[in-house]
Amino acid sequence: MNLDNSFKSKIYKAVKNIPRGKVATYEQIARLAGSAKAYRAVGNTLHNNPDPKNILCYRVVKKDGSLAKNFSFGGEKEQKKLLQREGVVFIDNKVDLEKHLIK
DNA sequence: CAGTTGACGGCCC
DNA sequence: GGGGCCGCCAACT
Repeated sequence: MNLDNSFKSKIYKAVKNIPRGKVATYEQIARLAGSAKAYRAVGNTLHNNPDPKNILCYRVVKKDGSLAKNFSFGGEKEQKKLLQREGVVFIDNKVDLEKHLIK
């Protein structure tokens, strides 16, 4: 469970808090984790991703809606396919933030 | 303990 | 429009 009170746990929990068919930016995750400017740590920590099967890190995108360059799942194309499978619309290899980005 | 890194973001050239 | 530099924070070595 959430015995570890580190930022990591907050980040993971925030990511898991993202509803299906929605995406969040690193800024959003960082904010949920406690600091909006901690997006750096979010990216670094999520790359450390200890449990990708439980942590839907592929729902986390950049502020432009574009995906990260190296994902634990296999790559941007894989992440893109997973998101599309959940109903997320992609435009020019980017997520339609207007429809799927969490407010 | 100090230095480096890193799935980023924003501003400058 | 594209590329590069700086800045923020936490984790890793």
